[in-house]
Amino acid sequence: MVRGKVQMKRIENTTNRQITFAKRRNGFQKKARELSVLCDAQIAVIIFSETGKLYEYSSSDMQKMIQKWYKCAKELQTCKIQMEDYLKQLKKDSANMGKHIELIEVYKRKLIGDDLNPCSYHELEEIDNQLQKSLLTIRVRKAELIAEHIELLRTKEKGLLEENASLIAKCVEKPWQPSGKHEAAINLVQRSLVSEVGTELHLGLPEMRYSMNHDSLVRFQSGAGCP
Amino acid sequence: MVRGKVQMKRIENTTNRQITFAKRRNGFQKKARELSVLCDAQIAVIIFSETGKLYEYSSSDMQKMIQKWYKCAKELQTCKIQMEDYLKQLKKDSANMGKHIELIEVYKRKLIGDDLNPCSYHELEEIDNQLQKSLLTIRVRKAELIAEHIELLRTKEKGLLEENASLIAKCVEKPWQPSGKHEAAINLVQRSLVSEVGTELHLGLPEMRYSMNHDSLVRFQSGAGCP
DNA sequence: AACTATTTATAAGA
DNA sequence: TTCTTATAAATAGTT
Repeated sequence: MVRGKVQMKRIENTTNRQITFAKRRNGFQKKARELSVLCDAQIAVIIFSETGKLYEYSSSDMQKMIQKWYKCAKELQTCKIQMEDYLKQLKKDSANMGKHIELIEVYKRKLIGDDLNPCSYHELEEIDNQLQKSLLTIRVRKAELIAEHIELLRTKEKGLLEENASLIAKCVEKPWQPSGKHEAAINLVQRSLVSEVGTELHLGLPEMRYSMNHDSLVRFQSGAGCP
Repeated sequence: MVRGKVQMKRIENTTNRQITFAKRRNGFQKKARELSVLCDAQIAVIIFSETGKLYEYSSSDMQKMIQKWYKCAKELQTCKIQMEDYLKQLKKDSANMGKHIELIEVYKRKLIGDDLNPCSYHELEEIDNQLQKSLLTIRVRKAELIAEHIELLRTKEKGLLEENASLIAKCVEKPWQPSGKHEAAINLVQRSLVSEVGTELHLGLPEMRYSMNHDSLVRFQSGAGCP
């Protein structure tokens, strides 16, 4: 029996509290149903017990109720709109990128010479011109690189010549005989230089012939020490 | 005074319904508060009146309650996860596409002959080879197109020859003199054919020389009627 | 909005 | 647990 008014504060006794929770929860849900039916209203109730268990009631679909609530909560709607805009933007970007890739791919394929059948003669002519132009540019650049490399080799050669001269000068003061070890090292350097030059030249262009002056190398090699 | 039980159905009288709504709504909210306080529970209530007006109560932040509800509603969480996954995927795709575009662009630029400076000699050599290959493919295709066109022109020529022969046959029966109008028409056809062939050939390849047999045209032109 | 006869909800006991 | 019951609380209809 109810003795006096209930104190409007947390029920300390755990069992009582749980019992009351169950009873009032049922009563509450009944009230919700009644309110919904009698007054033609939509009602959603979410209850979490102190232990975190979910109890819910909704006169219609809970998710729809929540969405409707979000629509009414304007500051939150803004967030939602921003999210949607962002998504839309991403999708649009994605589609555009796809188109972009497609275009570039098609052009690339044409440049590579695949998929030429749908091209008109005029188009082929344009690609042909483009390729010729590209080839020209490429070869100019190749020539530049070769020239740079030659310059580098010349610098190296000059350095070696100077070193050679100074060695000769020293040998005049104190004659020197190369040991087997020295000769091997000299051969190694020489071979590496020759092969470097050779590689560059054999990659070169037919119209670009470069004949290197090997005198210094020959001198270095045949000198076999000092005169 | 309450006379008998209330029928658990919509109150038809609008005024009564609205009054009851207001009263029971207050009672309901009071119950919610009590349940929340007495039993240490979290409660959220969303009510939409029949006119769509929102009434809400929440023992704590409504949004947090809703988020908590979403976490508990597993099938909905799945939806959320899918959404997040989708977004992640979109972002990833976007990034990948960006990289893809960048790669293709760089390669395309190289094929076109822009931006060659960062290329090694070896790379230039590869592009050079690619361009040569492309050029070859393009020219093969061009040759094909030209051959097709020539075939077409030959067919046209044949048709004209036959027509010519039949006209001659007719003229033998009944001699015919071309009027100024006819001659103009004939000249027009002839010029157009010659210019068509000329255009194709001047676009053609140096190694592809095609000399057309103009006899029929000449005959058509110089025939000046029937023998 | 206030009243009140009644119903309804429910705390505590069985 | 569930049922019972005394009592508090809610509220329909009225003023």
